[in-house]
Amino acid sequence: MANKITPRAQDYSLWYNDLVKEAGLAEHSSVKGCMVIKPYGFAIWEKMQAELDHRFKETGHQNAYFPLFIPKSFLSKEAAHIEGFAKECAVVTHYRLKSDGKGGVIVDPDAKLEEELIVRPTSETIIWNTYKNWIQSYRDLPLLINQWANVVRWEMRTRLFLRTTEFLWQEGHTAHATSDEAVAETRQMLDIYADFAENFMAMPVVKGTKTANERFAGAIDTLCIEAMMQDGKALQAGTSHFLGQNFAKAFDVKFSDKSGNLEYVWATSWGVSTRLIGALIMAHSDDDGLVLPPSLAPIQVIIVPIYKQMEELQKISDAANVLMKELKAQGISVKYDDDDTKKPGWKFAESELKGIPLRIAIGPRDLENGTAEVVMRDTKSKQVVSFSELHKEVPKLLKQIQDGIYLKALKKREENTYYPNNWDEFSEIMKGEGGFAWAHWDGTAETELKIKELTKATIRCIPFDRKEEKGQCILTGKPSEGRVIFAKAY
RNA sequence: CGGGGCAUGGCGCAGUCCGGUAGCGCACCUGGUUUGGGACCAGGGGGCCGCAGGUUCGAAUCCUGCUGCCCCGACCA
Repeated sequence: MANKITPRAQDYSLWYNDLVKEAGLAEHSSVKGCMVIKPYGFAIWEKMQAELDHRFKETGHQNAYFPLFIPKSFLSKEAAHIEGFAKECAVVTHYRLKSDGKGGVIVDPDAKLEEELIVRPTSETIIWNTYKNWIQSYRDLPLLINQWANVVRWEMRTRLFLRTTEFLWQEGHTAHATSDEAVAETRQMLDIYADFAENFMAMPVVKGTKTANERFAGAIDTLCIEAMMQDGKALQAGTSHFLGQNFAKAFDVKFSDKSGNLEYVWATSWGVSTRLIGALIMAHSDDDGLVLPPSLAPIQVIIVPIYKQMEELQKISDAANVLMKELKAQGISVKYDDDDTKKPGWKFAESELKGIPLRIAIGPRDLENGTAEVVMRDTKSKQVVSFSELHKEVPKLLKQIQDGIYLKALKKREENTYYPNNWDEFSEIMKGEGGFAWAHWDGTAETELKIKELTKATIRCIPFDRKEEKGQCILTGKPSEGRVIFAKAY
């Protein structure tokens, strides 16, 4: 089999790039740092969107859309926020081009904007500027809005899906009458992300709180879900922020409570991005191609006919059509690949590359025996199933794959999770394959930065479910109340 | 912002050192044989060699300048 994909063991990072390209998920555009998301990759994103959007609506959120451009002055209203984003903003300074007289165009110096516009790196400022007009009374609260949008962050170093200059995401922005309610919203949305990651992406995650160093610019508290990739590195898969009254104060958003007192509102924001596609790839895929969870696979089942004469193909097609009808009736997406210009072997390899969970081959032997060959993408296991059982067997096998890849990822994470008690143990872990190191930390930003400098590992989160446990910081030996998760991260 | 690499048919590359009719694989088109793990034969179409100058009888190749993208590091979701 001609493999176009670099094996993981040889070069993990090259494997990832090859996979994204060869599976047809995305490619580099001619714009530096920006990608073209191709139809197959976008189909996965659409499935993610559909599921998340459904969950947002179920919890009372509505979609809206805010401008791509943000007046420069808005960004500077919240001090921590501008501090965090200033270094990576694209700025629009002019609104017109003109001919350079040599067949090209130049920026027209006479068309300078009075106030420069920032291409949104996130939308808190424009949204809170708007919320000021939407919120007067406690009756206007809570305000629960989400938007699906693109944002731009001018990163120095980019990678397809994981970090691109422009990316797609959703950002929720909510306003509440009380702190407690906003805190509960922050946690609710994180739980939705975690549930989505585990049950749809089949990717186990740890829920926790970010340290001050890793916190969102302008937040009081940042919650996150962290997943472990196959190379042992951590990837932040979603964040949910409790913003306190920071943006309400910056944009003067007040409401009158029941007793007529004017109060600042309490805010949250939360988001996941196309980065999730990168996470999905690195969580499950192998050297032959993508491995997709059935719940996110654009095509869940592919049927490949094997035939010599056209009459044979006709008989197989008749059988395949019956099966397709039965599967589609159960909401299963199925493709019948009767393209005569490709051989079965080519189709097999291609379906593996694309991560199609189940492949059903029907040939002359099967017609005779009333069977089909069913192959599971994750384990490559083959079995012969009687034709009359297929419509019952397929959903079972899809479920089995969904559960199987989750458990495999969980096992991988457990095997690469350590509990070092001193610096030697800790640094040894970070020198090797990596993984999650649950370790004691003295709680200071200085220590965290020092550890990062020494090992490149950062604190991914302070996990919600950690035990109360007295210990000593692995670097300074100072007292600690519980372990935090260190890892090298994407 | 440093370090490296690349730019030649749709894609991947050779050719550049040593200047002399632009080539290979894949893909594509036509016909035939094939089809249970990336088929084969025959024929065919397609290229401002990244851009701009220069040297030369002659430049993909030598010289000068520019541009773009990718990879590796420091910042970040």
